Amino acid sequence: MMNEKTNSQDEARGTPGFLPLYRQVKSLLVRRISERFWQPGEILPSEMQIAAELGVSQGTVRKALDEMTADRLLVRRQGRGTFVARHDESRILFQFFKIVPETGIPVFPESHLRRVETAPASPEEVARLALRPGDSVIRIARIRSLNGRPTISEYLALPLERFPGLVSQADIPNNLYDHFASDYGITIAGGDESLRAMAAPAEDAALLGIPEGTPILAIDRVALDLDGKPVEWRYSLCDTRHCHYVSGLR
Amino acid sequence: MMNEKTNSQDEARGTPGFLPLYRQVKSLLVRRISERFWQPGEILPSEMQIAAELGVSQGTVRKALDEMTADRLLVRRQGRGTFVARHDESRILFQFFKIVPETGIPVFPESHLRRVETAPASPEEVARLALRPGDSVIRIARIRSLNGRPTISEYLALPLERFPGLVSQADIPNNLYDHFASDYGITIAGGDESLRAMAAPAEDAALLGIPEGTPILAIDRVALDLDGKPVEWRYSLCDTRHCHYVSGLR
DNA sequence: TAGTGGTCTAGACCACCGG
DNA sequence: CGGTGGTCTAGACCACTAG
Repeated sequence: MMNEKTNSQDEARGTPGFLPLYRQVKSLLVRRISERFWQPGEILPSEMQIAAELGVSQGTVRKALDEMTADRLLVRRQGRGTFVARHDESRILFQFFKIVPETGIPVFPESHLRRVETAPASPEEVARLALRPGDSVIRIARIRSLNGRPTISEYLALPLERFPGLVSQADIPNNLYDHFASDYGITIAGGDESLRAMAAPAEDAALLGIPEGTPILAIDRVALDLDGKPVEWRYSLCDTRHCHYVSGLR
Repeated sequence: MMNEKTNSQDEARGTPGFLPLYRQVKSLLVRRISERFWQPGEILPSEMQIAAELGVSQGTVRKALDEMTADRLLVRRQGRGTFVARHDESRILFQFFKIVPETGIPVFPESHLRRVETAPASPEEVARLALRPGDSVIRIARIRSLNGRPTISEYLALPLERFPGLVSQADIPNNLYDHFASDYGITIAGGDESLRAMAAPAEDAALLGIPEGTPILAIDRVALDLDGKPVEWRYSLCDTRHCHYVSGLR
């Protein structure tokens, strides 16, 4: 059982560490997903079964599942069941890829890999990825195209420790977040981006086929896993002459 | 009463126009706010009172209020009550103003008004604001400063019909969305932004004190009211040498 | 102390889905 | 048909706030 009637065995409601029962249920279920007890795409037990297992009511389980659905961790389908969300292209497109071509129709970009290397983390990488000094990172450089047009020059840094064997792979997949989930059990749950305009450096300009100094959009992203720990630092230089970055205010 | 037991007097559940009871309650409450039956900052009746008035259960009212809270339309305070959200600076800062100075500490910008005029809407304004050809708009140009540094050259277009008397006001307030709410009963509920990098035009560059052609961030926003109708078209040219645009991915 | 929102429970009926 | 999630209800106890 998760609990007795009145939270008697837990911290009392007023105390700082208190979590409502449905949050405790949520934490437990999130932990099961992050530890791959349930895989992406897999169906969860029904609300009634989870409730019975944990000794709480169906309504409490429902509230936990509803929050996880809002967090895009789960997908619920009436009449079918509740499933662990996949990192398929449509989800990535909707949640993480905010660059839209002039047509207004979102498309998943193709990638051309330029470099993959392993190196000791720079001070900036240590800071962005919350590493210890001396830790190593995997660095990836690639060019991403929208509808066949080279548009984004992208640089990534990943903690080597969390992605063993990634550098030695024959090809690094285009949909990285799906790969992180399926091969490393790491779910990208969110992130923070900061954007600014700058003049295109010579190297990136050449790669994108634009004059050096052309105004480009620089996107600096740190992606976070289910525990809120930094997993990826991504720096994208984007030629916005034929596309734009969309952001909803709600 | 809102309803009989099984939605018998409404469209059946399977039909296209069907809305669950808590959504009907939400619509009604949103309409009351948009019609200023309840003013910003005002307290709503308690859940039990609303439930009794509408002939539904407290749980149904709660679900409607929870969604409206998630939409930032309401603020709930335990032990006090439920209040209509205000467009105060902290809310604007959090929800609509995504430009953050290098310090990382969000600040509300100061404004220096340049021009206010009334004119027939251009074709682009007609499209962005969903106007009829021949409708008029109010155009505002202003410079916005962050920590005393001129940073944003901003242009706004508003439907004249919805803001009578705005142009003749002695001074147009800095916090426009708060003004829209308090003087015109128009609540800005959300919006869509699209961003790109471009070279600073001569006039804006001069106003911002930067060389012509400097890369700047162009932000194109359409702000929407509670009914999802366009209320404002805003075009901001931002010198991002000392600030950046932040965007959360969740 | 009275009233509010926050949490939790138990049970009911529904639409949707698959076999 | 049986099982799933989606909705709705009724009632309980709690913590927080105001007066």
